[in-house]
Amino acid sequence: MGQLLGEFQCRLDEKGRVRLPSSLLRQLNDLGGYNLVINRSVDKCLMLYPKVVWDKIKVKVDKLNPYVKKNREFIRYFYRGATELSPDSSERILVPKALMEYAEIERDLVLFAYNNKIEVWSQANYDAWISDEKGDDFSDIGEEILGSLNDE
Amino acid sequence: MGQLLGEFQCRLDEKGRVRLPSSLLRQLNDLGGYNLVINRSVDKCLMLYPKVVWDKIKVKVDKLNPYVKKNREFIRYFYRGATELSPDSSERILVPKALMEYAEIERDLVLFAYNNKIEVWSQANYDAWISDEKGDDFSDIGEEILGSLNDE
DNA sequence: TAAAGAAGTGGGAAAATTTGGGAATTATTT
DNA sequence: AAATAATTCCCAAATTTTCCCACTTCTTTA
Repeated sequence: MGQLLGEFQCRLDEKGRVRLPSSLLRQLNDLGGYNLVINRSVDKCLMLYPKVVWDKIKVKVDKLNPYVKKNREFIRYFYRGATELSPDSSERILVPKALMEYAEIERDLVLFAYNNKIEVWSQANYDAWISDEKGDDFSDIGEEILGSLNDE
Repeated sequence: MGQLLGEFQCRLDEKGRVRLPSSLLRQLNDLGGYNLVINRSVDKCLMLYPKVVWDKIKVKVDKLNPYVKKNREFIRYFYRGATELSPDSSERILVPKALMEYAEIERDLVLFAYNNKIEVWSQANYDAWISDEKGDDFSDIGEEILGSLNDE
């Protein structure tokens, strides 16, 4: 049951802070609090996890044997950049510079929440992604997943 | 419970010292103190252990029967370069030169903390590693670990 | 459509963190 | 034993982060 949902346009202020939209704050609160963990994700976006969600995933990753090369690489890949965050007294978070650079965020950004996690995109990259019409390519997956919905 | 988390950009000062970021210090403190052990790890990075964590691992390694060749090799592998460290009165540590050379650290470095340990990388090697998009290779491990999350 | 409340923005100022280096101390070399 | 190098202690300046308050904008309601 995915608790987080929404797409939010935000902007860094002078000091590099992002205010979390109040709708998101309410959802986070329901999920267990404002504590967050952020890391690098794929496709040049960042992933923001409610601490509760992060901890669940982390437990599994930590079980992997790091002396196996492939596991080790996965572990690092998963953890890369991972940093704990919590909003300041005005519900703003300060994302580490290195991560901002990775995501190519300068001023405008998008918070894209679904299924217990929040993707963080630069507005530009997000727009490019959205406007890129790749709809047709999903016919097979779409069929498989959603096709069955019509049966019920 | 893995208590350490975070990615920190650091730089050696004139005297070759690294200041431990205060966030990390707080975490170390919670874990049992500022005493550390560092050794050579794989992939040209160093591994920094809180003393408490090191001691636990050490116990296990020391139990290995050294008359088995493979064990013996692992033991050496594990101990190579191991040195005890503790920060000076300004919370800075001085990493042995030989280890710095091994990790190819000249000035800029990254502390990458996860699961109770801290990897120490040269900024250059770390960046190279980060930017290397190897996402697809993990579909199998990722599936196993992250796929199941959606069930709950 | 005015008023009230909620949401979001901006920035001054205090607090905390980080950086840099002088000087004292200890260790090493010759 | 003197000279040199390495390590450590300590303080001060510079930077970053955080706290706090005020202002603007947006939304809702009467």
